[in-house]
Amino acid sequence: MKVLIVEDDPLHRSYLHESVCAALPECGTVIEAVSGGEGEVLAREHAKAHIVMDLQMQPRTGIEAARTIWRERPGTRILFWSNYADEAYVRGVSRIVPDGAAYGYVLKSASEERLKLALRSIFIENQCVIDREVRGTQAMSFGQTGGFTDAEYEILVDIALGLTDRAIADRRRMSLRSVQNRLQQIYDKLDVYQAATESRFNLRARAVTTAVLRKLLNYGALERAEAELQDWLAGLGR
Amino acid sequence: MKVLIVEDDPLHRSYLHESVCAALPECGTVIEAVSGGEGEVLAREHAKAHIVMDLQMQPRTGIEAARTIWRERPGTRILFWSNYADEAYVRGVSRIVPDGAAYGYVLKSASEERLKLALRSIFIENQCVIDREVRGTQAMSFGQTGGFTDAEYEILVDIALGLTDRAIADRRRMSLRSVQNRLQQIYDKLDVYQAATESRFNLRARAVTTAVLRKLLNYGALERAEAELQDWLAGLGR
DNA sequence: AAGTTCTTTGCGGGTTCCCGCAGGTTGCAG
DNA sequence: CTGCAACCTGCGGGAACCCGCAAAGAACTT
Repeated sequence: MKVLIVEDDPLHRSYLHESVCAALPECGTVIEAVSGGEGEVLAREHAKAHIVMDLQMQPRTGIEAARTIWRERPGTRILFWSNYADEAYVRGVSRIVPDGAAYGYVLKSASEERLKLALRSIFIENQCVIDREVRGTQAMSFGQTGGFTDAEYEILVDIALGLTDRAIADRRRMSLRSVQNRLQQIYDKLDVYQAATESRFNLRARAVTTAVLRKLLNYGALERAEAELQDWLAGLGR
Repeated sequence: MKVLIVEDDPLHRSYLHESVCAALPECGTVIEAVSGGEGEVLAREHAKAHIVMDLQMQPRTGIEAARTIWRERPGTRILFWSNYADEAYVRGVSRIVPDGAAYGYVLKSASEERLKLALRSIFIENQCVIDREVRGTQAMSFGQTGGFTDAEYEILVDIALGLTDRAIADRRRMSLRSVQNRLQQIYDKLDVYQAATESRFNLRARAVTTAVLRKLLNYGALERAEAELQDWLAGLGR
């Protein structure tokens, strides 16, 4: 068995290396990559390797790396190892995981014991392992309580990118008024009306910050969305 | 000599501990705090300790901790040890450093050698040490090239918070038109006009994302600004 | 003191946003 | 078929935004 570690922080990398060796004595080789890009290359070379992946890396994030890896080889087992359980990350991951693929999501704050258990569960038993806190935000996002539909989330990202209602309507193939309806739902769910009584707030801008503060959006999500937006804009010119 | 380490990641904490002991043999005691809040308490107890501080911590960030520590004891020497050189962080730090205080800013990606050197320079020689890359973003922000005035930055934060032009004018004690002038400068410096030819972008929202993508703003900065905003709002009600 | 430059403020207009209202779908249960 | 509910859509208006124009003030030079 081979394991590929993708992690930019050297301390965490060597910690992972040790944990993998300890948890999986049957593991012959451990390979290390220090960035998302290098991780993709090494994953291509070592086609049978299981992967442990950090999420926040510069410049190529773990989500992007995982997407291209899964595109080439959907069965790959990946354990994500991240600092945070932000909804933006969780959404980002569950958006790209192929049907039936085994993956895991463990927080860096978890005990070494839990990490080892997750390693064995995924790489040997081939079953999904999601940390409790991550499950929490996952449930939050699919449940009713302030949960966002995918459609709503899409629009939320669009206004975060700074698109006008008109542009969103064009992009998402809907009428102007429908976009605005969605916006009202979003404003509602984000509780933007509460302090807006004195008209101190610009609802649109306020919604974005509220989303950021609630960790629905973060830098990585914005970066990805911006890239997609640029693609779309380029496609329009043609 | 006493050194207080404030860092939430256990791996980085023990790495720091070792580095401090190695770089400063004259250091008798090393104390550890695992959060910003605990750091403040321990700094109060050990009044003569020098401090090594991580910036991004939850829930109380290093910047907040440093501010209260410096408020109580402005001469304290603090070495900030951070993952990133985002302008938002650099601005945050230089905003709170008291006149004449010795401090440092070293990236976690720096070599152990550089870290040790910084430790000795600050805690023994009492001189400031700022990493090269950090200096870079510092120069960027004070120089001409897309550099932001403090006044402009203030307004940028205000629109990021979702305030109305009117509300910003009230808060910053200026006329409506002046706020809008500032906004135009901001739009200009952020190059928001480039793709806005087709009126696809809402300048206000676009400016905020651009700022985030350029790392002028980040989660921590927004969080701090939001807290200040709530204070202001509360003060208004009275 | 007169001139130059920079900032601040007011006015007016065109545009976008925010949203209530009302009519048009689609789908599903009785 | 008839309700009912949930969605999408167009219209209209008030508010907020974006910004060109021009006058008034502040700071600094010569």
